[in-house]
Amino acid sequence: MKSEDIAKIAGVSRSTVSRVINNYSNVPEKTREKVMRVIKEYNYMPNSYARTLAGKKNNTIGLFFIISGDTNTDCKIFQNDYYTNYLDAIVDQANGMGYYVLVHTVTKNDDYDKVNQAFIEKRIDGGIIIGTQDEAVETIDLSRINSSLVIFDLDAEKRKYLQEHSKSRLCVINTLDEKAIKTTMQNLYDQGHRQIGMIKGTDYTYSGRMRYQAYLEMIQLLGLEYEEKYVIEGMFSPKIAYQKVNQLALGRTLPSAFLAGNDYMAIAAINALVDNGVRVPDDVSIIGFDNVGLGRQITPSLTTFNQPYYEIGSKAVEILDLYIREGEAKQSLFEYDVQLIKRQSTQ
Amino acid sequence: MKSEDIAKIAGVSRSTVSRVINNYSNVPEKTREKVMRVIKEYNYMPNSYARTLAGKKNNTIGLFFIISGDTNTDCKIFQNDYYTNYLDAIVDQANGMGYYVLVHTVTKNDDYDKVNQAFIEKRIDGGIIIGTQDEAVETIDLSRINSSLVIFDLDAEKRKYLQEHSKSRLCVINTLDEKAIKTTMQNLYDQGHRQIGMIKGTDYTYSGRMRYQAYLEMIQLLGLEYEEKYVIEGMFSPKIAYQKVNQLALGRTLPSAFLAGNDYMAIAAINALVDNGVRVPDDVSIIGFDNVGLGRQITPSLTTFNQPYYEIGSKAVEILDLYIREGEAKQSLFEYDVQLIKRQSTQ
DNA sequence: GTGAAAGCGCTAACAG
DNA sequence: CTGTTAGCGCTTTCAC
Repeated sequence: MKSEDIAKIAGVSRSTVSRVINNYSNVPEKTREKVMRVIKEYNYMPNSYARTLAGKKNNTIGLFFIISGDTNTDCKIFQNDYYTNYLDAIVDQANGMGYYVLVHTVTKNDDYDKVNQAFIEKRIDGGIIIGTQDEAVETIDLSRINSSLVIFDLDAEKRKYLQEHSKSRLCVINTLDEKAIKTTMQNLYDQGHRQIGMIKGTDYTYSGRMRYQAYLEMIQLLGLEYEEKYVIEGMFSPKIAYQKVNQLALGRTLPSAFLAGNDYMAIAAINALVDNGVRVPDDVSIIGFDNVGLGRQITPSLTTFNQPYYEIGSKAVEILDLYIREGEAKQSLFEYDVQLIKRQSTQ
Repeated sequence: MKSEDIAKIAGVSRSTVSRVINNYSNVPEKTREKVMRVIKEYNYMPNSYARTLAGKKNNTIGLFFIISGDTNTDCKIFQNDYYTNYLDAIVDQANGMGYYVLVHTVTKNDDYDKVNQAFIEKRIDGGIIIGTQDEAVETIDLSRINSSLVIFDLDAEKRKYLQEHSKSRLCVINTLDEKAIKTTMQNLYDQGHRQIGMIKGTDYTYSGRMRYQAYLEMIQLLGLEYEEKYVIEGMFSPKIAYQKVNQLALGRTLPSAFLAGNDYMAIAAINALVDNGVRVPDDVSIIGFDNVGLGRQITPSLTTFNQPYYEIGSKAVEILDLYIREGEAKQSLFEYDVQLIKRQSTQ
């Protein structure tokens, strides 16, 4: 069933059918009704590929989750609440606005090709990139893409570079982790903590770097000693975090508090400590990042920073929609506060 | 950049470029190389819409999660491990086989239109439907769709109806819950349990009905008394399950074991019991369904049935791929055993 | 082996 | 208001 068939049956031309489908004003109510009746009767829907080829938007956005370079080997991206919180928000918002969502995961370097391809083949009107690794910007060669883009977690330097060198409408959404970490460390200090350690993420993401930087700066600002043994390279991996914290705990030299680069490492740290008879929070306080569901369920429950997931996800889609429809980048950077959720793992 | 440009630069015709792109054999190595060089240099990729319109597959499958009719109001579909386990498996497998995945959620009746549309507009080569509610079969009017379909959790009657009335290649994948429940109830009986209750899901899904049916049959087979007060309408909702189990626990008349229609209800039941000073498993044993991650983390950890998520998800994509490429349905029904994971919530 | 030409189903500019 | 016509970028006969 194609528009020509509908046209024939309704006794009009293809153009008129097209006009009805696209809700053009210059078609009289009577004709519109006549055509609509036939469309309804035959359950006709225009072929999306023909429409797009003829110049329409395709109402599809790409949602790319990058986890390449990470140590997560088992491809279980969506067991991670950080990703699924955004997935929920974005799919919900996008579907609500009439967009289809192409979900793609990048777990190894070759996968970047497919992301690139999705844009160049014009499969999508625009894309959202989550879990941005530094390599992504270059490997996908985002500067070459001419589309609409929302990127989560990108530093100012790369953002400016892209905004200057790319033909794309580009928006970056970041969270203000630095501010949150500094305030929180000040609080820890005020409550008597003098040895604050950090379980780091990787340096391949902006937030990974930024969280560590904020930590370093605050250590200095508070006049505390930087203790290398209390800075643990957790690589955003719970397994690695467990091992290293376990090792440290065996030696019985522990800081009075740990900041972790994300919740899953923080939870692993709690487990490692408890397994060694260290009490949390009595001996060591733990603070995570991202507010994953599990943190609420464990004992002691995890103090952490919550991101406004739904708000950010919705905003991303709204911005993308604006870019797609208007073809113009109104604003290029959004920053959101994260909020400390105080639970049992700190004192 | 389009194929004509490439052709011009390489000094050949569009047809030849097309032949190179599609790996046709009747083009000499020299020409192929020449064209490929230009393609590489300009990073050309054929417009997917033009290709599809000209008769090629579009290498996109639809993945539809249905949750409509459920009591989950907050649209957080992907906080449910049942869905994300399949999402992980399917996206991973599909991406690995070169497919893009259109993820769509159905949370209210209107959303079905979009599912329908995705097929009729030919946006996808085929689709997988997860969380199948009975209404879906009729509302989407799957019998009218001419595509390739894999449907999870569909009863024999609807399957046969669709296979007879639809032009689609259709495959149904189910789990053999009945068998698992019966074996497990026999075990409970052997261990002395005489009052076994059930926290039901809804009757709108095949597995919801089947799990309850298996329970009923086994009650009879074991010569136990059917006790209405021990059959709780949990509707797959943790909140409702909590409320109702809580109410029952207040009355202090409890069965010695509860089977639950899924893990989240089982966990809610444990919480309700514990909150009332009932010991799990000493006073009441609890068995869940689906093996969600949280069940392993809580205390007492949850005894449950595990589905072979990755295996099923991969199979779904493989079948779909076969249908799409071969255009022929080789097999129409797959059934998988679920496996009891014995943990602390039973004795 | 390769190019010319038709056609996939739709939109849009142009007449009328 | 509405039909005719010319593309959109690709694949695929069909000649040569």
